[in-house]
Amino acid sequence: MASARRSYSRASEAERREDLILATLDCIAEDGIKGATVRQIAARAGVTAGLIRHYFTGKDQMLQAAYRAVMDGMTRTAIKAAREDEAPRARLRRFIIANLTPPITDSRTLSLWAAFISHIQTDPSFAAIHRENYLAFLQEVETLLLAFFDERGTALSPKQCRSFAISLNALVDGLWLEGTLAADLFDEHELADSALASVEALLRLTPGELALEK
Amino acid sequence: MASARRSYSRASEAERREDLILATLDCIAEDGIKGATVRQIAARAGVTAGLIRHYFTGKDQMLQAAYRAVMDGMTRTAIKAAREDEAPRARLRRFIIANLTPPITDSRTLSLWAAFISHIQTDPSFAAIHRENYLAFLQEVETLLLAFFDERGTALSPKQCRSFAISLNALVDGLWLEGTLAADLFDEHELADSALASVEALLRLTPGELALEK
DNA sequence: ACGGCAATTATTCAATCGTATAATAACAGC
DNA sequence: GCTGTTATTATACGATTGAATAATTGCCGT
Repeated sequence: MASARRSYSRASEAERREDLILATLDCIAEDGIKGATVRQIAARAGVTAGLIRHYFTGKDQMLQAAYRAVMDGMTRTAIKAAREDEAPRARLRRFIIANLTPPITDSRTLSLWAAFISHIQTDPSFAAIHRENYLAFLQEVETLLLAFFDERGTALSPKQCRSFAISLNALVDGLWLEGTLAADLFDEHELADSALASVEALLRLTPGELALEK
Repeated sequence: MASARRSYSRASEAERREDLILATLDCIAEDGIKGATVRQIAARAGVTAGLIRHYFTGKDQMLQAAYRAVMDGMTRTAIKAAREDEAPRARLRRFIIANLTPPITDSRTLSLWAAFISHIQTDPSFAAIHRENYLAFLQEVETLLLAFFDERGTALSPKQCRSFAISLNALVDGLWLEGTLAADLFDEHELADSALASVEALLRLTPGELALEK
């Protein structure tokens, strides 16, 4: 009896790791964290379960890599949207809008974010990843704010800049969370428009100063 | 061989259900959702595992009851803080402060909230519970805002009231989330003070109009 | 073309999960 | 005090989990 084994093809380490992480995210998005079993992930990636432990120390480490991938993707999408413009005002506006329109306001993205958020409390590794991304996001907001107020000719102390950044970040996060959780309650552009108006108020700008085209 | 069984005492249905729910929350707060197994919960409640299915259809239904208990607790704590005062301005202020001080800004509360949030995407029952609480919270904010602007003598259209409520809620939620996740980054009263100043800006009030004692 | 390294598969294992069922002990009503 | 009801325990079951080990197959260097 000759045993019939699956035929397979070898892949580079980077390629396999990415495949496995992508499969992990697919599983989580579909069934939540409970759907992310080594077997289901492997099946989705087109490999067998044992291979996971060849590329990762264990399932936990792979989940951490997946979390990192999700947060990096979100942060980078928003930052890239801001960087595409030259004028500080437009950059700030685009940054806010990007955080409240797809692909960031997206059911799948929220599912992934939500699945990982609870691990922050339990696992220090996840806490570190969160902290890292939160501070990076805050730093980006501060940079955008400094440039904007500089262009506007308004003085902005570092302390107030940081305070603004924290509030702005909280507002955007909150709108993103509730807006995506209850997507059916909001129109297409309602979230982004609401955010722009709110940020104008938050920064004590004149109405329309940020949102309206000049 | 006479079998020696545990001695036990009977309890009323309401009592047992509450014990089981409290035990569930303890388990979740300690080990996350993965620590909430029927055996661990039963052990913590001082009963055996089988009893859970005598009071609940299954583990899922008990988790839903536990989620409802957490959200009710949070909402009620905030609302009660607001209702203790008579003056609309003080009520609004107290409501905001209550949402950004213990026991709402509390590591345990956040753990519980986070553990459940991911279920909203997967399980419609959890989505319904979330929706219910979100709308109740929003309604409370609108009521507080209407009273406040009425006292102030400022006109406030229903549309703008709702818009304010959504933004205010998002801001408070975001500050609560990040502030509790990274509690070590913020001072004792920094969060609440920051929220009050931000809400003043959000509502286009004069600085100190909400926060300062008269 | 071929030998050897290691990427991948196949299989097994012990642990733990939620649930179902039957035995039993506590308590209420009489 | 006895009896019936049922809350509670005890035990068992099948499924599933993450991990460990051994077998094998693809592929690169020569």
